Amino acid sequence: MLQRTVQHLGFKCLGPTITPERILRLRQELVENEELQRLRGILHALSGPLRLKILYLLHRESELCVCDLADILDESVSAVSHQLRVLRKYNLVRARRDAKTIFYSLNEPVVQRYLRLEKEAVLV
Amino acid sequence: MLQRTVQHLGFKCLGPTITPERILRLRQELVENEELQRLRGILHALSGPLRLKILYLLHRESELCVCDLADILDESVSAVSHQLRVLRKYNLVRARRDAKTIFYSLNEPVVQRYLRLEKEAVLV
DNA sequence: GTTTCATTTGAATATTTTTTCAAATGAAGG
DNA sequence: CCTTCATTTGAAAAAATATTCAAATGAAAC
Repeated sequence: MLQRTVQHLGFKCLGPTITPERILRLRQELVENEELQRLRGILHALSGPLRLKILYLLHRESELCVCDLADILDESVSAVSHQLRVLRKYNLVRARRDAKTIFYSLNEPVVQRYLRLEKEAVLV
Repeated sequence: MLQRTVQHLGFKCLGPTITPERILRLRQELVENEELQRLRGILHALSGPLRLKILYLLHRESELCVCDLADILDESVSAVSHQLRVLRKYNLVRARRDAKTIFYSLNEPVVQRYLRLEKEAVLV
């Protein structure tokens, strides 16, 4: 019964630790903070299993074409291409055309900004 | 027909840019580098839309209980709890019990190590 | 002990993301 | 131009992840 009153008031539990005003304020911050949304996109792009491997390989090789990546990763060219598109969307890689082949490389400044972990031997 | 030969040899395209030896070497690096796997897990934990919001809120409030988080995020308590479990798994948050309530807070060192973006006003 | 209530858990469902497959594009060489 | 072939694209299938719902746990108050 108390439970029902509480739910009617819109709270998930009897005694919220913070004030309703604070709740509203934080909700608003969440909506307004578009940088958070962008960060979530980049983190997501970085965290895809295939994508992180691609970044690692480009870190090691400096330039690789799509089919080389597919060979190394033992994935279809199409799957790699789809993932490269995501990486491109967030400016994490660059593309350069040489005849029929397209070479991809890291967009170092961007990657380093969001993945400054080289010192900890992750991308080494 | 050439295509077929190439595929028989196990390559995705006619002229791999790098040598087969290099391909094998890179494949091996990928397998051996378990730090990469761990990083992928943490990035994934950070990038979940609910989870990143939770981290943001804990950054702003320093301590919040599960139902406060659910209230602010307008999600079920259960959904929040499930996501907190992921954050706990990677040591991104800490839990403290006070009577019936469990308060969560950021594990600052870990979060900062992987999300050193405060300076760029993301978590501010 | 029994009840209360915040939280957790597990399994089922819903949703999102990846991967595959077939077809399209587009630059280069003939 | 016509062919070749690396790459991209779009839609369908497969896989992973998130969310819900109902039930369980567990600490504290009674």
